[in-house]
Amino acid sequence: MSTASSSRAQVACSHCNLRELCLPVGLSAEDMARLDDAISERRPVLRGAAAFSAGDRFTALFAVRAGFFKTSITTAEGREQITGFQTTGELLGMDGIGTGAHSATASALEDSQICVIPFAELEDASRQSAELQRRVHRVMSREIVREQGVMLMLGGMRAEQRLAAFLLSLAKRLQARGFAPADMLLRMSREEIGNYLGMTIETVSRTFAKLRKDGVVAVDHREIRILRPDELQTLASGASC
Amino acid sequence: MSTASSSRAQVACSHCNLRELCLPVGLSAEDMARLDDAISERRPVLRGAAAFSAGDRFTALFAVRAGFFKTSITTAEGREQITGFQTTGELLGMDGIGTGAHSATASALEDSQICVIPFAELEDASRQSAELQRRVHRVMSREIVREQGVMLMLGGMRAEQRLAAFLLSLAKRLQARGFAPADMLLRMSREEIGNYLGMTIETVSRTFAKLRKDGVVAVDHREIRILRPDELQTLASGASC
DNA sequence: CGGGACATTGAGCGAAGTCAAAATTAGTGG
DNA sequence: CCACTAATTTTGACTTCGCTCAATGTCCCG
Repeated sequence: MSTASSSRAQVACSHCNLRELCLPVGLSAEDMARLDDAISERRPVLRGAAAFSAGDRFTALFAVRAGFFKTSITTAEGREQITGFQTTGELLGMDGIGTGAHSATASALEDSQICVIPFAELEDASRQSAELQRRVHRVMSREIVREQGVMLMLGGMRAEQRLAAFLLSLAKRLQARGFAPADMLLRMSREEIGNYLGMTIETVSRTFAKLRKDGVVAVDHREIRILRPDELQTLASGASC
Repeated sequence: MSTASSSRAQVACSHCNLRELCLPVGLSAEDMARLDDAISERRPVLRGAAAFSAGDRFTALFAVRAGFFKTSITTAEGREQITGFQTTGELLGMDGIGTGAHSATASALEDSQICVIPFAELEDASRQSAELQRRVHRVMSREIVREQGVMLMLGGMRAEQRLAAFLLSLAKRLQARGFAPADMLLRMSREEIGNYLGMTIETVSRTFAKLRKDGVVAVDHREIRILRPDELQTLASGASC
């Protein structure tokens, strides 16, 4: 089937310009071929749509090929808690492996594109290759560590600290993707920032205002420019002392 | 070496009374043998001692064979954030896989015993067995989901909600281990509870007092009896409405 | 029996939440 | 392109939950 094979070729990790950022980082040619075999599809996700929703049966992981996502869980009472934001090269859906159904929802904050990685095939491939297996384990472990960082933030930081840490974390990830780390366009609303950081939208707004007044960042709606990165770092570390 | 082989026999998962609770749940005899080969050692950890510390090179996962642990991370400024409590049958150390070094510290809250699972051998074994491989993935995914639950708690719950949710979570885990879910002996101090839940020791104490006054739980130091589980559940869900 | 760790309780304060209104922006259709 | 509506954000005033500081109480263990 030439259609299928051309579809495969279209999405091959081995030719993807994200291969230095995504799952295949540093994989051998042979292992890369295995991964190419596992990955079946590239899929657009329009702004507001979900790559997967809580309760969906888990069948695949998703790599963000382009765009920006939020992942969130919802309580029985309907409260949403955003658990993370994901961008280019990052993996979504690991919450579903344990139970076979997703516990979280991943929604696109802008028109995005994802690569579908059927998990059964990824498991098969990673039984063939110790390197690929290790890579899968690493990605999952890093997610565990990332979430621990969020717990650290939610557990003990003040509003200003949280926002500072959040901006720095975003900047760092942008930088890793080759963007200027000082300039960024926030993809999420104030409400989403507040939800993620465990504070109200009003407090987010006021805290941005304070950072602006102090000359640490320039804020123009969703455009943020970090003017004094070291100062922001100090704030994030807990500069009350 | 008969010593070594008897040491192996001592710790064999296939004969462990925790096999229904721990990693080997439902493994075939063959896969169980693979796991037995991977697991090398049982090790005591005295109260206050660490199974591993932040910065330690990662070489193995640990299964709690008996006892109670806390895992915590520490900021550059020295603030500790407890990220979880682990008891019988639960796995420790997955934070280290991603970077090859532990980011967290796991300390025993009482004299405990852990099984050492060298990770390289576990990876080897799980390349042999799809079932074992799946089990490893599940355990890691469940840890991701567990942490998301903590984020939910820290992100939006009030003090009373947090404590109620915490007690219910403990009770549920005790129940899964065959204990009466209403009666429990807390292994951690008020300070550790407060740290985990993102509140001060005073607030923990006051919140316990309130729950006691309302007749929801009986509190005698570290002995807790849940008197009205459904009421506690309501509190945990956000009974402000 | 005394010292130290841990826990409880009280009083006052402050950071952030709530409620409310205004301002700004984005989106839509004529 | 512009007018109009809806959504988002900002700002202000007030309240409150939980933190801080401080004192007291209790248990454990030498």
